[in-house]
Parts: sequence; C-alpha cells; structure tokens
Amino acid sequence: MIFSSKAEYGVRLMVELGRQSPEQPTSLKAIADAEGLPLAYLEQVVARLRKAGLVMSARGAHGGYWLARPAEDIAMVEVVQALEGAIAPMECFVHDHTERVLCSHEPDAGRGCATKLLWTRVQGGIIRSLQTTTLAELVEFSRRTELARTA
Amino acid sequence: MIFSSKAEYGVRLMVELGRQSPEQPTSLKAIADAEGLPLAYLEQVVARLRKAGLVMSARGAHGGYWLARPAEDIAMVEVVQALEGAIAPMECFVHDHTERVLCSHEPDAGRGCATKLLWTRVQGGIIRSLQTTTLAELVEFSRRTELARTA
DNA sequence: TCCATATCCTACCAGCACGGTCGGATTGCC
DNA sequence: GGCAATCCGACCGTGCTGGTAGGATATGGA
Repeated sequence: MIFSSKAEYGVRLMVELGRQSPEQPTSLKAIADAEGLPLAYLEQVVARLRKAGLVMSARGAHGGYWLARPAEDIAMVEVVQALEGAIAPMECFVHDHTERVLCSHEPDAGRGCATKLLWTRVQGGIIRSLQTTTLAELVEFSRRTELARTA
Repeated sequence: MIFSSKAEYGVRLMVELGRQSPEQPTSLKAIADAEGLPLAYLEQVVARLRKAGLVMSARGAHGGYWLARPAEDIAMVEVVQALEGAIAPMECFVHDHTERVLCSHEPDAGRGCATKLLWTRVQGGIIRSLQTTTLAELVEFSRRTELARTA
C-alpha cells in the first residue's frame, strides 16, 4: 500500500534534474547535498533511471546526469515504473507464477477471482494518476512554492 | 506499491460472507476451507473487520460471522482501510512524525515538496477507485463468473 | 603524467515487517 | 459436559528494504 523510498528519492532526483539546465551535467553529490540524501544509495536509484533511458550520464571529472528528454515529455508513470518495477496493487499481478496461493483466480478455483476485479480498478486509478502527471508539472510546482517562500 | 495479503484475504472473506444469507452465521473454518487459506491467520484478519464494525460475530457452537450491513452499503474503501490501515502511497502521509528524512516537505526544507503533489494525486486515484466499488459488485461478479463456469 | 572528481558495479549487512503458527482462554449450543 | 466456535497474545523464520563499503573505470585539468 506504500511505495518504497526508491520512488521518493528517485522522483526528487528527477525534479532536481528538471530544475537544472540540460547543458551541463549535475553531479549526484550536488543533489545528495541539496536533498540531504545518502550519496551511495542515490547511485543505486539513479542507475535504474539510467537503465530505463530517462536520464543520461557522463563519467569523469565534471561528469554527472541530465534528463534524456525535456521534462514535458516525461510522464511520471515512467519514472515510478523504472524505480519500483511494475505498478501492481497485488502480488499476483506481477508474478503470474502463482507459487503462493495468494491468488486463486480463474484456473479451476471454483469461482472467478472477484478480488481481481477490485485490484484491477485500483491499478487503473494509480496508473491514470501517474500518467496524467508530467515531470514538468512537478518542476514548476517546486519552483512556485520556492518563490512563495522567498516572497 | 503493493497491498499486503491481509487485504487479499480480507476482501475474499467479505465476498464470501456477502454470498451467504445473513440469517445464520458462517464459520471461519468453512471460509478457510472454501478459499484454501490458513484458519489461524484468517482469525487475525477478521478481527480487524470486526473492530471496524464491518462484520458481526457470535461465539460458541454454530457461531460465526456475518455482514454488519447489506453488501450494497459497504464501499470497498472501508474494507481495505480496516485491513491495511490508512491508504497512503508514501510513508510521510501516515506518520507525520517525520523521523526519517524521507519527506523534507514544507517546513524550512528550502523548497516545497513536489513529490507530495504527486503522491496526493496517486492517493486520490486509489481512494476514488475503492470508493466507487461496493462489496455487492464483487459478490455479483463472483456469482456471475461462477455461473459462467458451470455453463 | 598524475591527481581529483565523477560514474559505475558488486557484495554485504542490520533491522523489521510480513505471513504464519501455536497454545490457550472463553463462550455457547446440544 | 463436551464440542464447536470465536477470541487473544506471544512467538518466529524469512525476505525485503534501506543503506554501507570498497573498489574499478573514465575524464578533465594542472
């Protein structure tokens, strides 16, 4: 019922990258300092984003990360999916190899899996909300609240 | 990102109760057998539903459980909430005492919590889908698919 | 060339929640 | 009284989560 901290950290990282100009890369250390997060752990988080093709990187001195696409073209469902794996409200949604008896659905179980109907709706609700939110929105929100504070 | 098995078991239990006539109580053992779930564990699950006032119980021989209200009047958000606790996509939503630095939001953190905007939307999506689904729907679905199999 | 700064990669670890078991107390029908 | 139930709390193994450690590799600058 709860997303792991990878999602939280990863989203913050993406917002931070969205705030930077994509000309020069931003180092993880800068982000870790700004957000107060453990650098070594952020490395693991950003690795997922890179493998998903959401950020690009340059190694060596003055290296760092930047968004692979403009923030307007990044739906948050991609980000969360990269960080958390498949978006699923129940285990049997992601592992079809139903080792545990958690899900007795369709096959010979006697009755159709009524719960599956429920979890499908929930999944739809989650995905829809993530699909209609772009990274650019979050970046702008972050800028606006920052401004409100300064004023 | 995933509900625990308590939710799965509890929802199935509620559906099972919804299929029974509320005249006489249904024993946990009958449900455990029908669904292939561990009885002792189901006891813990049903305890939550009872404390939430969703089911009623009678002790002693021929005792058991039944729905406290007609299935049409039970929104699944109540059921899931009773089983899982507060519906929250991120930890800082349920524990305001932000011990871990997970959520750096508003207070003095420098910038507004952009992630909170995202998680709020996700939470809304989940709750809406759970609110618009009644137990009666699931019961009827279960009856219909059962019929389809028999045919 | 050498050093500082980065990304990258893998192994490791402690804590804790989850799923589940067990034993027993209590209640109530026959 | 005995059996069938609900109730209650303690316990426990295992896996995942959040995080650390250590090093390999790449690259720009002095």
